[in-house]
Amino acid sequence: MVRTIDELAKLSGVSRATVSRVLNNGSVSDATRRRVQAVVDRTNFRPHPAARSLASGRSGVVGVVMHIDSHLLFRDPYFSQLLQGMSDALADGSAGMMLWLGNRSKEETLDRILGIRLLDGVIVTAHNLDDSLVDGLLASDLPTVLIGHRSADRTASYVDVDHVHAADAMTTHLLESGRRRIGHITGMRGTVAGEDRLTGYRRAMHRARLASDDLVVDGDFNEPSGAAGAAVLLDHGVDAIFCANDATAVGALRVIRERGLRVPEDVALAGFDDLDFAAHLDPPLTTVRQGVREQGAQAVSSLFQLVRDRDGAPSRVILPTELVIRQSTVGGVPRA
Amino acid sequence: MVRTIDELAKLSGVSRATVSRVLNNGSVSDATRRRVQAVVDRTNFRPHPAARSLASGRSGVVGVVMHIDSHLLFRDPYFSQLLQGMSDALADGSAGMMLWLGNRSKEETLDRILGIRLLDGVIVTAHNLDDSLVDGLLASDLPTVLIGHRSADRTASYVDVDHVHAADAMTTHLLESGRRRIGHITGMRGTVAGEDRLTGYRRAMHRARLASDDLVVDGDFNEPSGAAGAAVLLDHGVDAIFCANDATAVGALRVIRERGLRVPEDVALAGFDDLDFAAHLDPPLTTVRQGVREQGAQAVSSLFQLVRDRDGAPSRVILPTELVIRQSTVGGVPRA
DNA sequence: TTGTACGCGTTATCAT
DNA sequence: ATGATAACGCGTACAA
Repeated sequence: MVRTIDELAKLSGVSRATVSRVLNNGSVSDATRRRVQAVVDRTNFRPHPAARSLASGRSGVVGVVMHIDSHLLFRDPYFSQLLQGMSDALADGSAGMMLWLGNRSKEETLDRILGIRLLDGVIVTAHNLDDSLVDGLLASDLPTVLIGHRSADRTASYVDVDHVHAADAMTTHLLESGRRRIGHITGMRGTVAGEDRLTGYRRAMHRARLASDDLVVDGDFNEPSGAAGAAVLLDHGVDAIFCANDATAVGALRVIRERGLRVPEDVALAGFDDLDFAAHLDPPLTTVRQGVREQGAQAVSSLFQLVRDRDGAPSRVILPTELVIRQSTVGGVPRA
Repeated sequence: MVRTIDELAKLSGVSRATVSRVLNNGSVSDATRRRVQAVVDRTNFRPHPAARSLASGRSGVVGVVMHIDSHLLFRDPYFSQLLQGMSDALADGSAGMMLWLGNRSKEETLDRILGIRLLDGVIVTAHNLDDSLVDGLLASDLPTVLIGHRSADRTASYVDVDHVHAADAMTTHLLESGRRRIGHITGMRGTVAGEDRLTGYRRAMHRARLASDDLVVDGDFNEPSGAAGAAVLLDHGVDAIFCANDATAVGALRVIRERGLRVPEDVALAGFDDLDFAAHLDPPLTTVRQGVREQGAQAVSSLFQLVRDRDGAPSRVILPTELVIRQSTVGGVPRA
């Protein structure tokens, strides 16, 4: 078994420097490149990552930080899909992924991540308006890409969607469908998504000169909060409920059903995310598609670029959203 | 900023070998140890992992391989909890975690994992009776711990539960509750859990001298298969349904409800896993608790031990399961 | 107990 | 285009 670049060099009849060049796309004559490459393939040689990392300063490993409470994490498929999107894109770039979940304090997590001087860069979920872990990573010299962002960020690279715009569009869709008393069950307050979607909803209602004060109830992105919120809103006599995400909508749907009301005839229902299950609800759920996997993939490619050009301009990517109108808000052929 | 062991040595007035000993619990006099440690703490010095790895051969990073189809992965909270259990335990041991999901072929994944000569060891989910990725890892010289196992394994270290025994116990519980026509919706065929739970069910039925031929329908561990399976079984006039896992039970519960039947009065319902939501179903679900997080944690500590003593005996851990009897199978006070 | 010196496998610099 | 050689930062025989 050929284990070092020196053995390989001997086998190919060149110096180890040349082998290194072949391995790293340095300038080598075509003839020798082919000869060396043949030996590399034949012996299935892989350079040792630690040695490579030590000498070059980069490792081909990126960190992914999802510091989310374990009760929230993975309860909402949003995070799973994000993880899969990143995992896919990283594999495509033949990079490895180190993962940190929220099982230690933010300080300790930050400490460890910065301690692993092995990382080429880091992708971190930044869903809260304020987050010391995110601040710490941005303050470090580790290339960092946020998923989500804080409006105060002026220098950070991030990937996000325009929650305000999307929520406005959804609310407008409900208005145009003839709904007037449109309730909103918010996401967790203090999160970008929660606050921005509320803002978009309010903006559309305000533009239509409709009051919304008694039509907003706080949720937390989870199903139970959807059920609780819907109960309150139904008592207030709403004819539509716009939930801050799909999981919340599932809870709302259950309560609407339990009260013997029909969707969409009596109450229109809308979500946000377009997770896999949304299309398979009964009735299929109108929602906002935000391409969660794509966000993960985009974060990865932004990070790759940032690693390649550390002094380049920060990349701020706003991915498009799409209104996905299904039967939970419109017409709805009555079932036989 | 102190970045190398040499600078630290100079600062402490000792050689770098002594600093290294302090860092790695070598034999040093108490006095110098204290003096050096003080400087280490004060400067918040961390040895460079790549250099350390290059010199010592170990890295403090373990691989976690969950090569599951993306449509299955994370749809069932089982995998999330497993991941969290491992993540927790690894953080406790101040080890890092590299994650591989199933986004490439098994061959390619195996190739990459073995290529990263950085790993101290791997934990791999081995839910299928046959799995070339698992075989490849076991055949390599990388310390490997399986979660789940194949009965043919004689030398591998693994963590698992006794599915046969647990399923037998659950079926017996249903029998003792007076049920006779007990249906079973299997897990995915070809998986250890699917096959073994079926075996346990059959064993109990056979012991009670009850036929079960027309009472078994194949599922795949997911909710839709629970709905489909329940529809078939109800047509066969069952008075109890034992589902291969909790997710399946949710689907079954929905269909039972839709038919206007009551749980447990008309049909008793049982699951397997005791995932978080099981206790909050209506009615609360009788199930088998298998401590998924604990399995993850145990796998980590088994791996740590294996890394420490590579030639030690393989550790095979069968974690206990617990029958959790809730109202979906017994009595059930009629609600007001 | 402590220090010296070498090795780990690679990349990068400087000649040629 | 290629080769010698010096880093990269740490662990560890071996010597003292």
